[in-house]
Amino acid sequence: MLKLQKSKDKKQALLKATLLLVNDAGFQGASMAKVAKVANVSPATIYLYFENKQDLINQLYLNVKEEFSKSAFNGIDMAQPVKKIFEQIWFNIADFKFNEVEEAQFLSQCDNTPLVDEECRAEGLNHLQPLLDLWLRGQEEGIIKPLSPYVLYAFTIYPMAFLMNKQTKSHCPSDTIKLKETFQAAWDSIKV
Amino acid sequence: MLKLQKSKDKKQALLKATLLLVNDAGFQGASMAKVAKVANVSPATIYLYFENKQDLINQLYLNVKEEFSKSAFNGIDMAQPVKKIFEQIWFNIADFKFNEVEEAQFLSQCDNTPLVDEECRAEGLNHLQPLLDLWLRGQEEGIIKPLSPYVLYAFTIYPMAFLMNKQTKSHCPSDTIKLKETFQAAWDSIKV
DNA sequence: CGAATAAAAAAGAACGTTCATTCTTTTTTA
DNA sequence: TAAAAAAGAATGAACGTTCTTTTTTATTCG
Repeated sequence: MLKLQKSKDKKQALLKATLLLVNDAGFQGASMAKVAKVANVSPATIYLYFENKQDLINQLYLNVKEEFSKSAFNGIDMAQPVKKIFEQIWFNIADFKFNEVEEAQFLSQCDNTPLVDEECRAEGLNHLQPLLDLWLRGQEEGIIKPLSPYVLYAFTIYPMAFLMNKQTKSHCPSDTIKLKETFQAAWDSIKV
Repeated sequence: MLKLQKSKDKKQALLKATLLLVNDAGFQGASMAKVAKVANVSPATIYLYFENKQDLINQLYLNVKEEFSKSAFNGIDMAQPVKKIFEQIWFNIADFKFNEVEEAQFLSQCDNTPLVDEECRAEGLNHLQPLLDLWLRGQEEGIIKPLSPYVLYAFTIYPMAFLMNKQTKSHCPSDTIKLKETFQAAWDSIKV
C-alpha cells in the first residue's frame, strides 16, 4: 500500500520533471539524464516506469490532457441552456489556462510539434466529446452557426492558448485580458 | 555577381533544409549533419553562413516570418474602409496558411517553443504593425470592439494556424473549412 | 518477535551513437 | 598564384539506453 503510493509518487515526479524541462528548453532539452536529476532519481530508474523517452512523453501528454479535460467539464450542469453550459466550460478552460500555467504551456507546445504520436493526440481529443455534443445541440436549436467543430474550437477555445502564452511571457500586462469581454468575443464568433 | 548568387542559393538551401527537417522531426530532428546532407553540403559549410545552430534557427524564423508578413499585406488598398482592408489581409493570411503549408507549419511550431529567442520573436511581431494600426483605426471609428490587440489577434488570425494544422494532417476533409464562413466568424468576434 | 533470505527497486557506471563544432586539407574562384 | 569556399575527418560532450551492483522491501521461518 505504502509501497504502491511511493511508486506512484516517483512516476509522478518523473512526469512533472519532464514537464518542467520541456517547458524550459523544449523536448530536446528534456534529456533522460536531466529528467532523472530533477526527479532525484537515477537515469536507469526511469526505465522501470517508462519504456523509453517516447513513451514518457506520450504518457505525460495524455496525463496532462486528461487533467485539462477533467477541469473543463468540472461542475457542469447539463440541464442549463446551451449558452450557459458553454459559458461554464469556457470559463473552466480559462481557469485552467491561466492558473495551471505549466500544464497549459506544455499542452500548447504539444499542439504543433511532430514529437507527440498522432495516435496519442487522437486519444487526447476524445476527451472533449461532451463539448462537441453541446455544439451539435446548439446547432440543432439554431443558436450556433452550422460550422465544423474544428472551426468552432479554433475560434472559441484555441485563442486562449495564445493569450495564456502572451500573458505568461509577460508580453502584455496581466490586466490586459478581461475574461468577460474575451468570452463575448468567443461567443460572438460562433453564435447565429 | 554569379558567385554572390551561388552563395545566396546555398544559404537558402540550408534554410529550406532546416525548415523541412524541423517540420518532420522537430528541432532536435534537424541536426547539423542532417541539414547538411539535405542541403547537399558539408556540415562545416553551414558555419560559413551561420554562427551556430541557434543562429540558423533564428534566421530561419525571421526569414519565414518576413515572408509571411509580406504576403499578409500584399496588394492592400489603404483607401478602403476598415472592414474591407481587414478582409483583404485576412484572406491573404489564409492563402499563406493553406498554400505555403511548409512555412505555415514551421511558424506554428515556432509559436510555442522556447527554442526561438524571445528577442527574435519580438522582431518578428513588429512586421504586423500595419494590422495593429488598422485595428486602432477601426476602434476609433467605433466598428471594432475596444479589446487589446492580443485579443483581436487571438480571435481572428491565430485560429487559422489551428485549422491549417488539422487540414494538413488530414484530421478533417479539405472541404470542411469554408473560408467565407470562417472569415465571418473571425469578423463577428471582434466587430461591435 | 526478529533474523535470514528471496525478490523487487534503484543506483551508478558503461555502452555505442550522435551531437554541435572545429581543424586540416583540398577545391574553386578571382 | 593568392585568397576564399568547401570538404571531410576529427573532437569532446551529451545523448538514450543497458548492464552490473547495491540497496531496499517483503516474506519466511526459528
